[in-house]
Amino acid sequence: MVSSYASSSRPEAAARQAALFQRHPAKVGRALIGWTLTVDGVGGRIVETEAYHHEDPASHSFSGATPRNAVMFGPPGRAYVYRSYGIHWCLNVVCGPDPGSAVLIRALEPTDGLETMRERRGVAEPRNLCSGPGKLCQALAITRAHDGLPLDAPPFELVPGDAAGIVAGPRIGISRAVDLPWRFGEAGSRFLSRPFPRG
DNA sequence: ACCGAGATGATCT
DNA sequence: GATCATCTCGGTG
Repeated sequence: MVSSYASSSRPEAAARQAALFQRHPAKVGRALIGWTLTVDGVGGRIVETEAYHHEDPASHSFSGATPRNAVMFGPPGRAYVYRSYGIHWCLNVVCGPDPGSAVLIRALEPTDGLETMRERRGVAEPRNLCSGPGKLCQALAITRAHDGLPLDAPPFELVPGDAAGIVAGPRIGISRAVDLPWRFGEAGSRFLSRPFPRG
């Protein structure tokens, strides 16, 4: 079969991502801070994530596979998108090797397509465009249509990057396993959904 | 700054 | 009928 890669860097990036996602979601969530995520060229640097594991009572996968969370039990590196509170969408990256693990993308530092994001969100300040899982899905126009799509192929693009420092703390908006420190963020970022405790 | 409430629909008991 | 991996707005200090 003839290769049709337009860029020699794409196979390298795909291989690096495949290796990254084959780990415990807490490691993946930490490692993803500083990477850049875009959809059709609109997006920014990942500055906040949360990990969910199939043995974690707060995870959608805790009680087994259902139609909603089916993608969580499939191959790593795909998008798991679900509706939150009947209004918003939330984006996860499926992890392996254990089935039923994922990392919730909670906030981006907007870098690409600012004007498009402003129109979609109806707000102007960069700080308010992607500072939450529902906000960033609105800004990037992520919906159920993206559920199950691989993140290393269009319309998604995931580019490796680094963070100056990483902070961790308890996850937000859950009622079970509230003490697990599986929320990760870039230290000092002004684009978080909320500050981290004591730091 | 902090707090409460409403929006709105899929999922689960 | 209750529970959400949320956001926005309006009230109060």
